[in-house]
Amino acid sequence: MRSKKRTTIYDIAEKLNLNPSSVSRALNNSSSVNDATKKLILKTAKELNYTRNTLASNLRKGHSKTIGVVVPRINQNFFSNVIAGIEDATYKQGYNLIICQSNEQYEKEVQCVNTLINQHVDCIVISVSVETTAHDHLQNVLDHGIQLIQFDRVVDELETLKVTNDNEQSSFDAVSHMITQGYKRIALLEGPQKLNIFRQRKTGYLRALKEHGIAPIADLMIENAWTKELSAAATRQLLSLPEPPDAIFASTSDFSALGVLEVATIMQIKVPQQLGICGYANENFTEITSPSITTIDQFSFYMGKTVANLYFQEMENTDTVVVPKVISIKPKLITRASTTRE
Amino acid sequence: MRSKKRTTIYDIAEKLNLNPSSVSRALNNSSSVNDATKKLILKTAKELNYTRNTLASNLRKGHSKTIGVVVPRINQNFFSNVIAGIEDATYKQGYNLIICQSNEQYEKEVQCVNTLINQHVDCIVISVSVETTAHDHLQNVLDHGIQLIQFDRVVDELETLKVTNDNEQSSFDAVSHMITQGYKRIALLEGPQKLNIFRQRKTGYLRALKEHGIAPIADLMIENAWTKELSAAATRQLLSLPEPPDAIFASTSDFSALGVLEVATIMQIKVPQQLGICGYANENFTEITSPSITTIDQFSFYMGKTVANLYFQEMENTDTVVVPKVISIKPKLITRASTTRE
DNA sequence: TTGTAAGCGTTATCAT
DNA sequence: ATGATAACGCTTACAA
Repeated sequence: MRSKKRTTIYDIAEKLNLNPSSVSRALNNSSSVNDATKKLILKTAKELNYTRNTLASNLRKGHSKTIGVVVPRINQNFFSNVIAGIEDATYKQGYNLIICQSNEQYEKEVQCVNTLINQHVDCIVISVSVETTAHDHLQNVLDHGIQLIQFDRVVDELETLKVTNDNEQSSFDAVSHMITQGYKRIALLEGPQKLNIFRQRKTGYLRALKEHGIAPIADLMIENAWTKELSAAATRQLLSLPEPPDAIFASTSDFSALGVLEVATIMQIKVPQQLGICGYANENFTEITSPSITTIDQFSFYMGKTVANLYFQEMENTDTVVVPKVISIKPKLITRASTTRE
Repeated sequence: MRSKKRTTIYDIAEKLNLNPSSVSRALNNSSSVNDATKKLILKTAKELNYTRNTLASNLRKGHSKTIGVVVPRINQNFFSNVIAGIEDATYKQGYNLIICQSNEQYEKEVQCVNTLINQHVDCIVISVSVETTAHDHLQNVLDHGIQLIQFDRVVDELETLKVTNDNEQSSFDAVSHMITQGYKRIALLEGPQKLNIFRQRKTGYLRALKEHGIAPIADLMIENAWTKELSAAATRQLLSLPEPPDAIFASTSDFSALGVLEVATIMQIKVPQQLGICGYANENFTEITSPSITTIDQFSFYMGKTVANLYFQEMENTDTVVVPKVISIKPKLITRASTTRE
């Protein structure tokens, strides 16, 4: 079964007493081929159940019409939405996607990237793992003349195309909103500060405090609270302080916010009256918790489309000079019950 | 930048005054090559930043070491988990994944499949769209000598490798559980009956009623309630019946169950006392709604791994005879507050 | 408009 | 152990 030989342009040519090149031309809808013969070729191609061998075609043409995508986890809402967005845009252009996941591990990320280089993909789209600090593997992509686009979690030092969220601004907006709602002691759950996105979110938090004349308090900023469990633990710690916070900004994710909410519920602390909660990412469940959780929408699907379109634009750009280009998407604060005091 | 020529085995051969074939052998770790020269070749390969052109290699070898995956939607928990599972298993074997989404449209599904055939993938893994009734495109895969594995939503008539959930049994279990909890008038929200999985779930529902001596009531079975919105509408309809149901089995998804819950909450109907609710798929939010929602776990990640391993097994099977093989995974009922009456 | 032939980068099969 | 050469299937100058 599996070894059945597939029809090639030679088979078609032979059957029609034509030259393979004519068949190729017809199949590529070249203008310089007789309409009658073209029809004939197309007809017999269909009869013989011919499908082009893209491998051969791409080898000859020197590109693969394939984009490689590396994300920490495929089955995370944000990433799968971005991928869906990329797929949506690239599909229309006849491009294929090769998806890899790093599982948040640096080693696997390197491996993924190398595989994609081997595959001679035309472009690699990546959001780095939480472990990633070195970036030789990304430089390597560039060295192979492969287009590199970073998104969301990007390595700042590397001059590549980038699509990011304006994390600082959205973080600033969220905290400002909470201050406006009358919260005075706002705690921050931070993600690993290795990652630029988490640094930015912290910066936004600090800037909001500053602009409202509130002094940051070290005890209220908890490092590495980036999972639901870690956040729950952090929350217990925060709420047992002599002067506990009256709001918590779970800047890492909605899962963290959920951890906060669960602990608050167990401790019978009223949200939003006694404690305000804000998450990040607009996961679908934030709408249906009680109370619903204020969060930040990152427009993930749109982000994916933007990444893809950025690539196509860059392709069309015939200049040999590579212009570093960064697109920043402004996330949107979604205010819900968990921070609405009246 | 982009057009930079990449190092080939010729470049290495030239530099070392060797024959390309020797280089190839060394790079493939062939035993019939001098250890010293092998070392030398590997060293200069690294120096010249060589990476194998998989396109050429695969063309020569006659396969692509690539598996194509077609799903209705990438960004749905169930599917992204399955994909993650497939990726996890195939990655270790040096395989790549090409992901496509049909967006639940038949036309796009056909297009996806054809692209994958063009790509000369070694295997196509598919879960068909809700629109799919014809299956010429799948037959076509077989005709090209490409391995085809269906999962979850499968076309029964087509004899291929399959990995399915035992939908009927899990559905039976869910309804039996509800009956045990004292629910007497259990309504069913059905998915499109074109899809085998939804037919099976209905069958399981009917069998459970029968075994417990309950006669099915036509008014309590609502067709095509397979989104949150449709389910909400269906729920309003059901609850306004002269004799409304005392439980609703949202057999299509947890999103449907959510629709039910929201309407019940609005109508101030107490769950689970006045109305029991059961969903399907164990989406992460089912745990955190109030009340939490009873649902069915499909072991999606494991399902993906199973699909991948099925392929590898089949590969090793050197018999020319193709043995149709179907693996059924037994889902697990997760009972939660929404159906727990005491 | 069609045919000829070279080449994309590998690998497999010879021969040396 | 290494070299020469053909072939995988397609595209594209160039020639006719």
